Amino acid sequence: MTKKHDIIETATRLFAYQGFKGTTTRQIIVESGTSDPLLYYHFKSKDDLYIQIVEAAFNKYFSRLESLPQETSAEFDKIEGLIQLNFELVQEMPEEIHLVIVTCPPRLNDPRHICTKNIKKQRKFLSSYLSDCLKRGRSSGEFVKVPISKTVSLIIGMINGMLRLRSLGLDKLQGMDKTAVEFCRRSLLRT
Amino acid sequence: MTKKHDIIETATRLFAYQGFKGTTTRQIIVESGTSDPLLYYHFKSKDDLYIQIVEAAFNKYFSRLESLPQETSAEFDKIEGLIQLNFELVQEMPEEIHLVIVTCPPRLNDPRHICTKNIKKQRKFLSSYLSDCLKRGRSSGEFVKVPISKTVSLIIGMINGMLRLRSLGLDKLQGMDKTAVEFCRRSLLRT
Amino acid sequence: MTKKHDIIETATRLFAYQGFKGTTTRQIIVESGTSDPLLYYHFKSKDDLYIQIVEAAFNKYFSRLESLPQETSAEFDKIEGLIQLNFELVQEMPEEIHLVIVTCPPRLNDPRHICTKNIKKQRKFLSSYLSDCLKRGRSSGEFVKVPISKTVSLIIGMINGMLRLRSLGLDKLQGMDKTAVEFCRRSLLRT
Amino acid sequence: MTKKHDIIETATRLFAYQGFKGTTTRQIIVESGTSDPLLYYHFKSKDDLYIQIVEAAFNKYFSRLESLPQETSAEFDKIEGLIQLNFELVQEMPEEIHLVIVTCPPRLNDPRHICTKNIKKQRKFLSSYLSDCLKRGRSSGEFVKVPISKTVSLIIGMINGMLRLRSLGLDKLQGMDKTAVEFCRRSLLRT
DNA sequence: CATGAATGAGCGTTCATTCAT
DNA sequence: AATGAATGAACGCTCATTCAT
Repeated sequence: MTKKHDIIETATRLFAYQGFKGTTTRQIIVESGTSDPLLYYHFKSKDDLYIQIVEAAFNKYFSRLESLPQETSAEFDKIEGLIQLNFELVQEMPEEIHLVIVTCPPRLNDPRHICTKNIKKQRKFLSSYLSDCLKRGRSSGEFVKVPISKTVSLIIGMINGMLRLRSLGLDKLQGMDKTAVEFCRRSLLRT
Repeated sequence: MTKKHDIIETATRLFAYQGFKGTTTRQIIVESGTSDPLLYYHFKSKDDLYIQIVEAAFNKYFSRLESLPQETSAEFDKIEGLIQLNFELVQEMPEEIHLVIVTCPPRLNDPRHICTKNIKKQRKFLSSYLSDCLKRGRSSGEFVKVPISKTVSLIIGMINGMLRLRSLGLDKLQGMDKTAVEFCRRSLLRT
Repeated sequence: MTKKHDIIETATRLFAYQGFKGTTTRQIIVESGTSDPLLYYHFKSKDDLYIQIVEAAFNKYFSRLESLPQETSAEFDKIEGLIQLNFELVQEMPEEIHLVIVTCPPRLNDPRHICTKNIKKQRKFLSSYLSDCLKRGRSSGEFVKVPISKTVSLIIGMINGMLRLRSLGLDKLQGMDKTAVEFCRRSLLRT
Repeated sequence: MTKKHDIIETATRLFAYQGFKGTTTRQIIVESGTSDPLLYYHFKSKDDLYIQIVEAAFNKYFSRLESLPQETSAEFDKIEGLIQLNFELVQEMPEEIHLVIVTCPPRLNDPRHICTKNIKKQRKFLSSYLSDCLKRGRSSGEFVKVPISKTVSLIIGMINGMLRLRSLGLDKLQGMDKTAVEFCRRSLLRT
């Protein structure tokens, strides 16, 4: 059981920084201190190992997303919460996020791949969450008049982009979450 | 000469959608209708082929960046121009951009790799361009008071994220460039 | 374990009669009834396989050389023993000797190659053994006055040449060892 | 014509020091400053190039052998002449001799290969030359009673071995020809 | 003679994976 | 749960060789 965990841990790290094809089972085995047959005792295949890791990562991510508030005094609190949550997650599970960023893109052509499914699920969740938030805020007069779906897409893109830069080590500034929140606040809130 | 071009074209597409390690030389050869030795006649190695493609893609990208205006009536025009240029580029060279998004991340650990060098070069250019723009706009009173470097990082992240979503086919909405421009305008311009 | 031995045996034979470059790993694999990955499971590379074979051959040879007598009633007995030992060895380990004769020469340019090291070691051993023997025999009056180092070189060359012809199948006469011994005896012994 | 010569010269050197299989046409072409098609304009194949070189080398060797005296005042003069001739040849055509030593052995299994044919021809010549010489010298009382064919084989082996050591750079002593001559003289001549 | 472009076949090697123990 | 030995298929790459110009 402990060895299985070692394999997962090692594989996560290697997949994240070298990609799926760029990581050999040999490397996983050596660096996790196990043996070939043991890997295949615990996992059906290299692909199976990868899938289990990705699924676990997304589940962890989704369970946090689901803890986002559905009712808030001000609608913008939701946006603020969403931005902050994502910045927290990059720090909490950096390897898992790196893994998704690096290894999912080449798989998005296959609509039945776990990566595709989960990324669509994520997008769907964020879309409906933000969409609902913007609609309410707009009709209550809290927000300025913005095109809903496009603004949703923009916010998702913005979060996505900032997370990516952080994860890849291309942006190491502190307090970027606050900056992002203020940037959005100025753009969205009625004055 | 035409065959060399065939190889480059095929390799660009395959690298972009399957990753570097996920693409075999055999596949490039078959799909480009050439032969193994010919690939190695024109390119020193699979890596060399990849590098030449990446370098060409970045050069194309940089030559467009350098055409951005240095002097504008309003500072925000620069931001607008930058956003629009990037959206144009995703349409002009979708495979090259996909290639960079998919294949560069696992290489960023190596500071001497072309991917790393070019991405740093890109970041440097955008940073100084936006930094300069924000400083001027802020002191002229065109922009609200924002923290320069963090806002720069945010705008880069935003552009980056939106381009990524478009390139991966996760965002197909029309007019996103305008939405992004307006979003920034509201957030940055003094009213 | 038995398969590893099969590989070594087959490789020895093939290297000996076709040379190193003239033997492909495929050939070794097919003729030894194994598989590609198994060869690389037991040996790091084709070169490693070759090196292990050469080293084993030389060790076998040296262990026999070391059993040569250091003290004899007549000094010429040593020369006789040396000649006979070498003729015995061509019969005992014909493939190993063939291997050395065929595959070592192109490697002698590299002073750090095992072939070079072992051949120098062999030469050093024979030189000191014969040199010592000739000196003693000359001063005791058993031998005629001959130039030591040149005569040593000549005897080594003679043994070397006869072994080579035997090994290459260019000389199949029986009793050549005796003939060589008598030839040397007449030339060296005082009458 | 000059380029053809360049190719031959380069190929001789490379074949001699790296073996036939160890030398690529590419290497010959680059080091001789020519081009692929030119090599195949002048020679039918890599094998053809090799064969022409070997044949030329043997012809050069044989033409010298044939200049050996058939009638001498003392029979031993022939042996002395033969030994000296061979030592001269190692200095005159070191690369050609190296070539034969290094590249012929793996081909001796094929009885129709030029190497085999020429080496047999060489052996036949030396055998009959020495055999005749020993017979005459023995019956004239110049030589002691030695077994003819075995002694012939021994002398050939001795010459062969000394030449090989010189050619491979394992023996660099000056005056070895004289030493060999004296060694044989003491062994063969009646006192 | 000279050159750039092209190839079928095969090279040494490694991949993910499985077997018997 | 763990290991040493084994494998089919494919990897990136290079071989000697040929073509049209």
